[in-house]
Order: sequence, then C-alpha cells, then structure tokens
Amino acid sequence: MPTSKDVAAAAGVSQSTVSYVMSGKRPISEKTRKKVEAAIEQLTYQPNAGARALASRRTNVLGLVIPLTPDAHVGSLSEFIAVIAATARQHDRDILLVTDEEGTEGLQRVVGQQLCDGLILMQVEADDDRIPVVRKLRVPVVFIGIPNEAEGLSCIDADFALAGRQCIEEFAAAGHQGATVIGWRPESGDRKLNFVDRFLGGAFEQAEASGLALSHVSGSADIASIEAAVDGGIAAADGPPAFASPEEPVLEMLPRILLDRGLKPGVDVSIIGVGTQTKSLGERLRLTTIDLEPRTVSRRAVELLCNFLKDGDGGQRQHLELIPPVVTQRDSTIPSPTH
Amino acid sequence: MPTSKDVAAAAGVSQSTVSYVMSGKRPISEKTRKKVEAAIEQLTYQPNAGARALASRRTNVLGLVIPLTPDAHVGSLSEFIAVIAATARQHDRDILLVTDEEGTEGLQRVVGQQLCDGLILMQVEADDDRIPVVRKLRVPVVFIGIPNEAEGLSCIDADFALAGRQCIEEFAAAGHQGATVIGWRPESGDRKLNFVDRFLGGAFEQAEASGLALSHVSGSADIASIEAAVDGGIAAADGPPAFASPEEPVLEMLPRILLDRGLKPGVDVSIIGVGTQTKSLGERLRLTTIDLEPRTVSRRAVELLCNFLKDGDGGQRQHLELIPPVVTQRDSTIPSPTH
DNA sequence: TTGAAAGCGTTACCAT
DNA sequence: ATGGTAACGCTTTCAA
Repeated sequence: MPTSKDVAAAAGVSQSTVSYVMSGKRPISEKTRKKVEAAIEQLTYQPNAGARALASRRTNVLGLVIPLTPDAHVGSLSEFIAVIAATARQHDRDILLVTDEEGTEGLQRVVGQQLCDGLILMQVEADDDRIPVVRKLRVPVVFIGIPNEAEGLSCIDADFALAGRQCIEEFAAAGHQGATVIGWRPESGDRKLNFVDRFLGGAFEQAEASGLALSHVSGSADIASIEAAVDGGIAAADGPPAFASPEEPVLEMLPRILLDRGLKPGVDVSIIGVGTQTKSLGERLRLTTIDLEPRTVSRRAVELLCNFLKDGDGGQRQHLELIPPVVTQRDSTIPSPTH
Repeated sequence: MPTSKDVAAAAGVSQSTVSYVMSGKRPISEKTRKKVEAAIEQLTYQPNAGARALASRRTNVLGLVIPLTPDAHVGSLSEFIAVIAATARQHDRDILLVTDEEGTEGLQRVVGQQLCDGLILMQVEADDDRIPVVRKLRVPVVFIGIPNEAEGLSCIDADFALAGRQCIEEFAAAGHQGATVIGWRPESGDRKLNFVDRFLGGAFEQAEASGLALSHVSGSADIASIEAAVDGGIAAADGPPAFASPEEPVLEMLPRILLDRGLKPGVDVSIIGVGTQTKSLGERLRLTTIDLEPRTVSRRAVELLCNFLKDGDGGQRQHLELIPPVVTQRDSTIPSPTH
C-alpha cells in the first residue's frame, strides 16, 4: 500500500504538501497540486484511516446502534439502515454498527476506543436505559425516537401526534361523526416505545376538537379479532363508519371484511392506512394513507449528527425534530355528505 | 481520554508492559498484572482503535456490503445484519457498513483506506460485477450467495438445491404422484440471483428420481393468479394435489383457496412453505416448512471470515459452504395412502 | 507557497 | 519477566 510519503517522493514535494492538497486546508499553487494529484492517481494512493484518525482525532465514522430484535412497527429496519449508511457517505462518513445486545457498554466501548465520532440510536424507548450513559458521553448523539425526558438531547422521529390528528381531520372532512382506530399490536407498544401513545394522543385531541367520536382497539394479526373490531366500529357509528390502522395485515383484510358486511370502501366507509411503507400498499388497496417517512427521518438524523460534528466538536445540543407525515388521499375516502 | 502511557505511569510499569498485559502476548507476573489491571480499571482506560490499527496493521473491523434496495426474498435483511454484527462481536470485531450504492469503488475504498480487514458481500448475483474487483483485493472476502464462477472464492448460502429436493421427498413420502411449485415472483429472480434456479434444479432432479410429476409457476401477490395456479395444480394431479411455495402471501392464501374448492389441507392436499421466517408462519398455518436458516448462514459467514483472518493474513481461500435447510413437519402433510 | 519535524497512541523488536 | 524505543502513516505547528 502506498503512503503519503510515497506520493510526496513521486511528486517531488514534502509529505505535508500532500496532506494539504488532500485536505485543502491551505492554498497550493496550481502547478504543485497537479503534480501531487497525478502522483496520487498514479499510485492509487488512499490515506490510511487509522493514521488519519490518530493524527486528527477524528475517525469520520458514525456509530449506529441498532436493535437486535426489531420491533414490529419499524417496518423495514433495513431501510433505515441503508438510508443512514448512504446519507453518511454523502457527508464523507462511514457507519459502524453497534447492536443494542451489547447494551450501554457497547456505547462506551465504541466511543472509548474512539472508533467513531458520534452516535445515532435507533428504537429509543420512553424511559431509555441508555440516556444517563449518553449524557456523559462527550460525543454528540442523535436519538431516533422521543424519550419522555428529552431535555438536553437531540431527538428526531416521525410526528406521530400529527399523524393522529391528520387522520381524524381526514375523517372529519369527509363528514364522519365517528371513527375507530385499530391500533398497533400490544407487543409493539408495551409502554416502552411511546409512539403509540403519541399517535393516539394526537388522534383523541383532534377528535375532541372536531366533535368526532373516536374509539380505539389494539391491532391483531388474527382475523376473528379484526372482524370483532370492525363490527364494533360499525355498531358504534352514527352514520358511515371510518377505520384507521397502522397494521398491514389489518389493512389487507379490512376491505374484504367490510365488503362482506355490505359496505363499500370509499362509498359507505372510509379507511386510512398509517405506516412506513404505505405507498404501494395504498395504491394497491386504493386507500388514503398517512406515511411516516422513515427515509426522511433517517436522513435527517445523519445530517443533524454531521452538523454537530462540523461546527465545534464534542458535546450534545438540545434539538427536537418531528418529521411531518405525508398524507396521500385516494378514492377510498367517502365524499363529504351534504348536510 | 487516558492512554496506555497514563496506565503505565499509574501502575509504575512501562508502556510496553501495559500493552502485553492487554494482549497476553507474553508472560506477565501475577503481581504486575494485578497492578496494571487495577490501573486500567481505575482510569477506565480503553485502547485507541486508530493507534492500534496503525501499529498492528489490523483494524479488527469487518466490512459488510449491503444491498441498498433489498430484493424480496431476503426476508428480513435486518435480521442478517443484526446476526452478523452480533457474531462479529463474539469474535471481538466490529462491522463497518458499506452500501452497494457505492459500487465496486466502495470496496476498494474501505480496503484501500484500511478501514477493515476483510469483507462480507451480501446478495451476490450469478455473474456479479464485484467478483473481478474482489479477486485482486488482497483481503479475505466472503460471499453470501453462490455466483456461477466461484473458483477461488469463499461462498456461503442456504442450500437451495437441497431444499428443492427435500420438498419433493416430502411429497413423495406422503404418497403424492404430482406436485406444483408456486415459486418466487419473477422480480426476485430476474436471472441475477440464481437461488431460484438452484431450488428448481433440486426439485426437478428429485421429482425425476421419485417419479413424481412436477410443475412450476411463478409466484405472485395477486389472488387471481394464485387461484389459477391452484386450479392448474388440482387438474394436473393424479390423486391428491400438493403445493409448495416460498412466497408468504401465497402461503397465507393457499389454505383458504383450497378449502373453497373442498380440499382440506393435511387431508386432501399437502402444502409446504419454504423460506426464511417459516417458524411462526408454519405454526400458525399448520404447514410443513423448509427453513433456509438465514441466521445460520449469517453466523457462518462471519466465522469463516474470522478464520481466514486468524491464521495467515491476506488472500482468499476457496470455500463453498451450503447450509442445509431445516424441515419441520406439521400435520398439513397428508398421511401416506395405503397402496 | 512550501518544507521540516513533532506529535498522535499503539505494537513489537531488541535488550537486559 | 520487564523496559526502552523505533516504527506505523498521517496532521499540523513552526519556520522559511
């Protein structure tokens, strides 16, 4: 492997000049730059990351802490990961994986060994064990998810509360008097992750504001309980019923179940799908969807962390960023009845 | 951050002794080891990864090249990733992510910058662009997937051919004279990934050996074409029909479709599910399943790479490892009829 | 505009 | 069994 010393020799300049050509940290005459660049090209020189990290005290690597057992709602965890890795590269950084299997020791390890300059934590819980550790970590950390005690931390997530409100607004605008949310499966929430509560909070708040009767039942993969939820929703409805759900299996079955009961989606009943992969789902089932934009969340997390690393080094900055969901209306929302 | 120099001072020994205590590369008296370990503990010393890499010419990092757009069959790409990262830790190594968006330059970059000691490539295609690049890479590389030209390469994958054979063996043992494979969706194969052909190759080979009439249709998510495939299978069957499929939506629908036609799974018809997450699926639908063991594949990929790194450094070694699928019989396989 | 040289924190060789 | 010290390959200060 050629070193910058080899490049310097080949170009007939000093090693420091090679370094400055690469970093652009000081003006270089056109002539010597050409020489150096030619030598770099010719030798296919690539700087040694370890040496660079040692000398500059920066690794240009970001640690990404992933859950070992992805909870359901994350949809495609791998999509988050891939977007994060790709965005990192756009900022000239690489991603080091840390599984949360390692626990908080893992965080201390990768930071302590100076394997990375900052961290992104996924699947952040309401009262996350890792928060006290992170607070004294000396490197910037971005949370994906909003813990209950977030002061002093940098957090990014989809705006679940807004999604809940938007959902009800859609129903209200379509003239519904009542609606049923067939929510996440109980395992998904488990009081650890708080996005379920955030969504429901937004939904109930907006229901009150819109004077719409809202009820909520937990989601499920089994058909009998979905049917029960539907029948409940129909019985409770004063006028055409409306359903919203973040669970794909529920959304897959809803149209058929409703048709079985003589209700035509888009005419006699509204359905909204909420989630992370809603585009194709919504197109296929002709549903109005509220997408939680996981790619945007991922991208912003990286951008935020890179910003922290850019200006001033070290510490955390308080930051709370909620990505607005994207509503896509399709024809399964019933037309507003004339009063 | 404390350095090994600080530890040495605190323990009253030389820096090299600290190093040897940590690496165990030479005998240390019990007494000084205690002193050093106490100092390490007390200062919460952690070795600087960059310095270590620079001096030892090893990063203890493995590069993992992931597809940016996961093809369907991978099931849970994130499961692969998490298992790989966790296994790497068990071997005292970390994982650096590389997206294949970077293309072959990405491989040359992470190796050239000496960010990692070896690579694992996922989603390897039959005639993969990356192979010629990998061949001259000077670090060990493990492929997950079997390219057509594999000489000199280290490849690991599920044994799709065996899965195909096992599938037919099950049907033959249950007394079927014919069977239908409702295969992968055309997008999955696309002649790039060759696991589809490997599976079908094994299945047809075994069908011939068992004197069983086998037909194959492509999978699909849409219900009409699945029904068509089922009807075709029923019509062609000389005796009770049998179906196998690797597509979850197909498997979800098969029992209902068959019941609609008066065929009771496990009594009048056999179904086998093939795939990567078959445990819960099989239990829920009472299917016999053939699991392709993605976790084992992932784990072995890491172990293999770590072995290459252990003894002798550098180059590739030829290696081909096919992970046998796990067959789990459940009561949807019809009992062998008495002849 | 450029060069020389002092680190950065380890490892590993050569001594003792 | 332990210590001294020369690398490792880069960045950056200090000089010119």
